[in-house]
Amino acid sequence: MKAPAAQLKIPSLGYALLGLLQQNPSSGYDLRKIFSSSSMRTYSDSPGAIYPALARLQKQALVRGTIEDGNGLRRRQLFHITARGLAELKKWITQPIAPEDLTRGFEQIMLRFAFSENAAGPTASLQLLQSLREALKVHIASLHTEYEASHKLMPTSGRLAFESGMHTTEYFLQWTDYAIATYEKERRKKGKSV
Amino acid sequence: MKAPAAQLKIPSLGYALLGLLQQNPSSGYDLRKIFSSSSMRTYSDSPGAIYPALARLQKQALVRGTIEDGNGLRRRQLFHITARGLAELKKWITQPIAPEDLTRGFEQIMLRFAFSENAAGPTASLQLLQSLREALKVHIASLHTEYEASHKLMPTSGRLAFESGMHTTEYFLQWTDYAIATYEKERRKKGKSV
DNA sequence: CGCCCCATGTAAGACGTTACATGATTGA
DNA sequence: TCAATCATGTAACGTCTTACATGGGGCG
Repeated sequence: MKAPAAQLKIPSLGYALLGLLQQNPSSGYDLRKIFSSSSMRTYSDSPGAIYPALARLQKQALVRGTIEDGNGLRRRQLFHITARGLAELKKWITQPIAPEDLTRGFEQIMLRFAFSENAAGPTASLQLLQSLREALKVHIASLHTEYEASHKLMPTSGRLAFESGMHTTEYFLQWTDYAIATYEKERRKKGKSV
Repeated sequence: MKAPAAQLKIPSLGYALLGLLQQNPSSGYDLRKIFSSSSMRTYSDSPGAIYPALARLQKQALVRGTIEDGNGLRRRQLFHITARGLAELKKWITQPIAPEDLTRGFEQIMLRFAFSENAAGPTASLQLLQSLREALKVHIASLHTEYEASHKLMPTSGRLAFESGMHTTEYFLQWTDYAIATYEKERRKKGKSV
């Protein structure tokens, strides 16, 4: 009987690293370069964030670092994801979308979705989208309620800002439908051949 | 000659507090309630975040707390924004939008905009929108470049996630035009009467 | 030779999270 | 009287930021 292993909590950066390492084994430096490219700028590329984060993941046995041996260059540690790391990553990705997930921006959700196909398969991607769609509907309804209750008290800039958030969320819901359609089309094409 | 007062840096939560206190003097508890409403959930409503943040702002003389005296209830400290606090808030709001401001989500920008009218006047709101529009155009162009370079290498979910970010940003640009039009219409209505 | 890129790390400090603690007042 | 709400705080802990440190390799 294994120890129940006290539900480890991994910060957002940790999942980003796991997701990238699942795609390709990489060094800390490689990962930093990825984070400094514009689409991944939500995460810091500073060594003070990444190296300690990799060390934590290694201590939890979610990744393993191996020193690349001497092809002339300076020592360089390549990190691989472990089976446990992949399992944690999958667990994170396949959780249904909770209401709180929507309140702090969509970046985390999009990261989960972006990794979902490689890490958990297209069926998981589709399920994530469906869960997202339902959560968005509820969230949009509550935004409307709040808007009705308060929009008359706000200055123009406040009202416009609120509207921006509402419309962006509604747009995101539309995107979800498009993404679901894309996946279903793909499934029909490839069929059971996979 | 005053000491140059080493450019104070205020975390995002600090600006959110300043903005709310500029609208109404409030207690820590009041502010917590505001942060627990769905549209301000980006900020934590935990006492461990808010009370220390208020104490920091007070130490910097950006807010001043006064104990409401005994109308029966328990002591309750009402915080007001100071002249210095208002000046810092304005400075934050009226900065032009920098490219980095766009890389980590739009929440901060929207907060600046939401407060802009009350704290710095409609002209500042309009200027902020114009600065935002230009910054968005540049940002969208770089996203397109990145997309062209990499979309063929991504799995479907990665590509869809990227597209979502791109389209959301493009939609945000459209919103900016709408907001600018709204402000210009208002200006024409009220004219120079203000 | 000097400079920039590769590559990894550490140390101090700031900030937020989580959990705990306290106590008054209101209402069932 | 018991629970909920008002109201303010503190302590431990984890993580990120900022800045510094180190050193090899390639190139002009």
